[in-house]
Amino acid sequence: MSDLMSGPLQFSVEKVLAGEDGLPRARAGTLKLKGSLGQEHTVRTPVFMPVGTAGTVKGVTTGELRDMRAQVILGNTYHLYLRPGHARVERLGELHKFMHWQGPILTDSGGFQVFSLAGLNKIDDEGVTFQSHIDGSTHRFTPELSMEIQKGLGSDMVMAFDQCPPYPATRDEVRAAMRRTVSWAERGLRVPLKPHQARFGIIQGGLYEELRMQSAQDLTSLPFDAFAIGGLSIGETPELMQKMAYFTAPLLPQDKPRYLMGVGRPEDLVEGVRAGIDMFDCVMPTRNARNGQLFTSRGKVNIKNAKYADDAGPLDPECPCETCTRYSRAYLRHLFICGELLSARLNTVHNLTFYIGLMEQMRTAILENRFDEWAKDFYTKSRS
RNA sequence: GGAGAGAUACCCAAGUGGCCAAAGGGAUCAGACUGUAAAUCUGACGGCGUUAGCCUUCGAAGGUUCGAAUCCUUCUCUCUCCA
Repeated sequence: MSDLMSGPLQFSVEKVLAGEDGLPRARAGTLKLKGSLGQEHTVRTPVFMPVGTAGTVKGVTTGELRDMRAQVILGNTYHLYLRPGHARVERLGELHKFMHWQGPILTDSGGFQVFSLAGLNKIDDEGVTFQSHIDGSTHRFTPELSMEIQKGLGSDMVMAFDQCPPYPATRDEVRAAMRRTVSWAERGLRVPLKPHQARFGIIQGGLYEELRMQSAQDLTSLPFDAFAIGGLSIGETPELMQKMAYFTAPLLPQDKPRYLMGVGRPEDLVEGVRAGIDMFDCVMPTRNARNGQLFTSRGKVNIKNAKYADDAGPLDPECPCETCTRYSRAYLRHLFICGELLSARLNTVHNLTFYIGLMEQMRTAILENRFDEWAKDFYTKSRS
């Protein structure tokens, strides 16, 4: 059966639940990827994908990622192009071998850096000229080059090179970025990739519903393997973000994966799944871990708070991770306060374990047709 | 015994007549972080008050002055060098 895979990506929906609006919403699925070495990857959705910008999920090894059942990790075109260079990564056996990760890799296109490093960029229809944040040297990205870089990296899922307008932005600005994103998507599609590489189109349109509709219509008419919702969680309120994700998800094909880029907090993941999203990524669990903010089944814990100095209990009594089963809150606080490197590692292991566990719980709840009940329980416990 | 330097807030440390409740750093306390320029950033940090403001504070005591962390006198303590 797997031998019959024609394209690089196959997605099958195992279960869909109707939302309050009667539309098909929360769903559990299976995503199969061809894999670069002849091995097939299976990804169970909904899934959270840890971010590994520079070819590493900061603070943890790929062995630890495997142990916490991470299924997919991200890499970044912009960062890996600047350092160590995609050609070098390719020579060294592509990103999987380079970073010793056997599972699927999704690479972002560099489009987000066009937005987040805006002060260093000049955008035109052809592409983006930017200065390296590392040494100030000038470079130019086009949709074609972004594809070439991702091809060299050998990732399994390749993101279209998009333009993510800032927030707030006027309707005209967002419309222009949206149109450019479609044109860039078309150009990217003309660049051949490796046979195992699946392509994701990115919906833009900011917080304007008619632009989201237009963007979805334009992009879903193109031969992408999956679709992402971009341009959210860039400064708008979480409520607006959730609302727009809820609006946009049903505009995407039922039979292809939906990826909400850059999201988010645990509650954003719950609401994203409720909206019908299959894939998420976010720096929050890893970055916040390094900054001492930990996510638990009972809500957020700022481990540096003085109230944990004598707390001999586990960080999250419900969590099976190394951090929670072996160490006390008092010890974790001590490590953080001392700036010990182990603090970052243990905190990252926990936060990612929590995020991944959250997704697994949601998947099970969907398959067992009790997602709403589960979500209610999640919110109740988070506030305790 | 002689000569010199110094004592500033929890710690280190600027400040040498008014713009000083007193720079800066650390520590401490709290918050933020959403396709990673982030092991980062922000705020609080003598007391009371929401604000205006009031009170207490630059080793101690006294003095000069409209006004003193800052000038003078004495005292206490610390450090360095010489015997």
